[in-house]
Amino acid sequence: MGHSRIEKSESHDRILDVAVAQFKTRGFNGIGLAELMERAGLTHGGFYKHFASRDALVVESVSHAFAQDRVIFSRVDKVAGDRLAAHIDQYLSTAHRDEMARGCSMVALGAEISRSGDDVKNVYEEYFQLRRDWLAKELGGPKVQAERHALTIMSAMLGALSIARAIPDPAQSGAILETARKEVKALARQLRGELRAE
Amino acid sequence: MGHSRIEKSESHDRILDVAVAQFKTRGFNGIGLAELMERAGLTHGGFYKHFASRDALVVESVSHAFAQDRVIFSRVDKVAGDRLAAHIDQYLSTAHRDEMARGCSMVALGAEISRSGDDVKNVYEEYFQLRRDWLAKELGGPKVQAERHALTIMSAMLGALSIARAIPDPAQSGAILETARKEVKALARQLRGELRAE
DNA sequence: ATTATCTATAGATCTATAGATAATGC
DNA sequence: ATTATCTATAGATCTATAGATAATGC
Repeated sequence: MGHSRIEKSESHDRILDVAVAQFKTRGFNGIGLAELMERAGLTHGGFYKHFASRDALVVESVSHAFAQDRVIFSRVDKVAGDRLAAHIDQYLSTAHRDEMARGCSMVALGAEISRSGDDVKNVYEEYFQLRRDWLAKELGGPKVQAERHALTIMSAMLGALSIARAIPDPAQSGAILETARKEVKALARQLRGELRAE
Repeated sequence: MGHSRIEKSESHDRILDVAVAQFKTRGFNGIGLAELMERAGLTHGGFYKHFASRDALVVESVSHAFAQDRVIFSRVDKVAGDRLAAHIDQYLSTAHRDEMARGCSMVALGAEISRSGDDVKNVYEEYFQLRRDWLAKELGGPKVQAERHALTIMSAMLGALSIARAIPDPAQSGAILETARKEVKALARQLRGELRAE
């Protein structure tokens, strides 16, 4: 029985890690508190010493999910060469398709967030802007136009990943991702050219 | 108490209509059988004379959802003028954003379908191909390239709608849709030009 | 003394089934 | 006689709470 404040904080983080992974793979209603706490190595009784309600866990989990996304996403800045192309290749990979628990929260939780309150949606929007602004910066050129083109590229990426995950045959789904990688990279090159020309 | 075979078939369809609308707005686990049957004007006891299990209802509902999508989607062929532009304007409208129950099932149910079995995913794929092939036909040019470009346009449309639904402020969400409409139509014009040139 | 976690359980809800009721359809 | 639907309920699961237990931290 862990009892120190440090251990409680570790338990809290462990519950959030489990919740994020489970909510992303099974949806907000896809797991009960008993199984969730068991996966975090605890019993269900202690849950309410960590969260005011199940709903409070959902809200905190969405924040936690996007905080994780930020960490993963920030790695792309360390890539040498064409960061934008590297990002597209990674986002539209079969590895990303198959790892829903660690993958993009905008795709995994998008539909659930649509049904949620503004507290949850605000977290989504903040991350959306971060991503769009990064894409716009990579595209270069005048800010307003760059942001518009960034939205297009981002939408195409989210949409293609969403489609690939719902196609039954992994080979066919992989072919869709491959096509999307080529198409989106070509689109990015072309929009970048347009923006540089202005 | 309705008892004829015709009335049973009507009840069955009513249950499916309710299930599709509820699953799309609240997710597969967002509603129980009692509320569902009540919304269909029945009591919960009769459910199992219509479906072998809750799971069987989910599978049948996904088929029903995409059958409805087909009917709505087919209307675009009656549009005079630029059918592709009309389709993009309609898909990326605020009306579509706000009507999840009657809107695109690929977006509303995509994440849930990712988590489902191949029986459900096959229904999704069939509808995906129908949509992609229609887009490719509208783009014109060599089939293989047209299908690749169609995937890009379709991905951008699904992604933009998904983003717009998760943005809290309706005005900001509307601005995103407006940008996406312009961008995707411009992209369609350009890809069509490329294909015609080949 | 305080508190992080555990065991136990209340009360609501959910899926599924059993048997009754009131129509249809031969 | 058959059957579409209803009422009633069993059994599982889910959220939330109460009180016990065994550590920490003053």
